[in-house]
Amino acid sequence: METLLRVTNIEVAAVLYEVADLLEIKGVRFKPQAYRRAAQAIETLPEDIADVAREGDLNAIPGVGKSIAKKIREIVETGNLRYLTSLREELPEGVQYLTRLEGIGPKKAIALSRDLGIRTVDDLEAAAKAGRIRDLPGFAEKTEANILASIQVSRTAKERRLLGYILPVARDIERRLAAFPTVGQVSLAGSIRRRKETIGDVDILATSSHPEEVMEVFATLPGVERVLVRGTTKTSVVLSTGIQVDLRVVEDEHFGAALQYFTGSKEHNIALRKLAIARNWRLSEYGLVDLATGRTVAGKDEAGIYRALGLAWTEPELREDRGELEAARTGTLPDLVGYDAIKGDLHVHTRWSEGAHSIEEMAEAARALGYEYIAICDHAETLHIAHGLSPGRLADQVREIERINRESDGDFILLAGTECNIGMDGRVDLPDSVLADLDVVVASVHSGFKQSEEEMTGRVLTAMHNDHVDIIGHPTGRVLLSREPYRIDLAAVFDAAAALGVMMEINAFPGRLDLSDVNARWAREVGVRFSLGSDAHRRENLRYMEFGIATARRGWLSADDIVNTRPLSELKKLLRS
DNA sequence: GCCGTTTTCGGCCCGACTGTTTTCAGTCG
Repeated sequence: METLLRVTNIEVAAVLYEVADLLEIKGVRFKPQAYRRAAQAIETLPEDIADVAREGDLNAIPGVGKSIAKKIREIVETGNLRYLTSLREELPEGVQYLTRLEGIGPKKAIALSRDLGIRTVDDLEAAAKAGRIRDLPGFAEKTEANILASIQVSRTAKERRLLGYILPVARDIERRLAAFPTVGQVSLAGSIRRRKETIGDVDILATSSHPEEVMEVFATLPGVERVLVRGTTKTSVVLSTGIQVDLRVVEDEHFGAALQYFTGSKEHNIALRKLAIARNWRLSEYGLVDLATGRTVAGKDEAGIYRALGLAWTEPELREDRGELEAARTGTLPDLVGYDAIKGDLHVHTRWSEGAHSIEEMAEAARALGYEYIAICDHAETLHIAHGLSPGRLADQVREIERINRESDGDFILLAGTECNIGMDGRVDLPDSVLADLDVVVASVHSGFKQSEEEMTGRVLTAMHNDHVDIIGHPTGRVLLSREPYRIDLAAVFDAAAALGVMMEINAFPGRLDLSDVNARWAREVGVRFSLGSDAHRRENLRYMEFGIATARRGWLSADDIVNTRPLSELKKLLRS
């Protein structure tokens, strides 16, 4: 019975989010925020919510009280929530889809539905084109035109994108703005500054004594297709690639407060503002103001705001309201791994399997990044589509690596490795005698994603019990925006990893970032060590390491947690055989 | 509906921009 009905954390959160949306449309105050907070906590909860509902204490989850706990139990036990069903029935059909359009909120959606019988975006488009919307009270021609424009935008843009794809685009805009004479400071803000794995839109903050000139420059940058909003200090545009970019310009004295505010997350900011309110202060993008005296307490720099509130400055990657403010208050924030802390890449492919460049070309590129070593980890034989290496070809490759090392001046070392495949039964596709001759063995799952949780967990645990396996590659198999992680008991895997000294990879390839930030944090708490690998398939990909480091930082990891922050001599002691 | 370094009851973040309005409501982030 129980095993038939396995509700995931994401599914429970989705139900609560929808409740929040519908309550908001109804105009109910405060409850939407309560439901969203609970949903967010469940989404990032390491434990399985179904297990907590059955055996644990739901009320221990922040944001979950008596009422929401009861609803969670209903969802876990029945797969449904009657409260949600009745909310859906109460509201005109389709209203929640209309509010997803830019510029349409609860009030407009209800009016459109009630007065014109609009149920879908297609209905809405037809009504706007027929000029039937302009006659509704509170609507006019402009609104009608804007609705048509938002429908267009919703069809082309709006989907989230990979951090690795969008960060270079954002940095390019940042550089162009910084080059403009009347622009002072410029910074990325929002989720991109927090380095979230996927990004909805790009937020940029700048200072200038002539904000309107900057608005003009920004609105006419190359690649800008449409201007959504154009004010004196704030402009939003859509690029031809469909990416939305928001620019806000403030005065120098407000830069710190504005940067804090626009970096978010929203939940982090709300928590911060509550701390301000407790002192009879007000925190806004203009600064921290003492309400009793009207005096500005802080605002010019970001650290000053945290300091004034009795907090240590908190790295943007941590600002998700996942306990960072408590840690900032008590001086227990982690010493996050730095973006320059990595001494070598432990997951690199070459032309020998599916890569584009030779061993020497990859080595040269790695050296240029300042690395001391990299591990060449091409696929083994069973991964035919990736031209995996047979034991014989792998032996050739090892000899080639040894030759290159002999001929180099010794301040950069190539490690001989493999990314072998974990088969359906958990055995890897190279014999022990071959593995024993390698410096680094990464083992990864590349097939059979539909196995049951028990089978997949057993399979990975079997691989980990092979004494030669050093690292489990991309441990959940997810592909961002396209493939869910496979079902696996991560608690069991992490426990085994800590006990056996097997490392968990944080695969830095932009579409993977696997382990994720939340899972990495969980694994760290259990005592797991990590290996960062770019999974580079060509030399330019070595730079993907940055996104792996970002994920590690979002997972509260410090340099000590990551083996390839260490010099080669120390790394070798941590490899198994 | 949740929560407590002023509170177990009474609060719950704050301001810019737009469009439709004669002073503001709705929406967004």
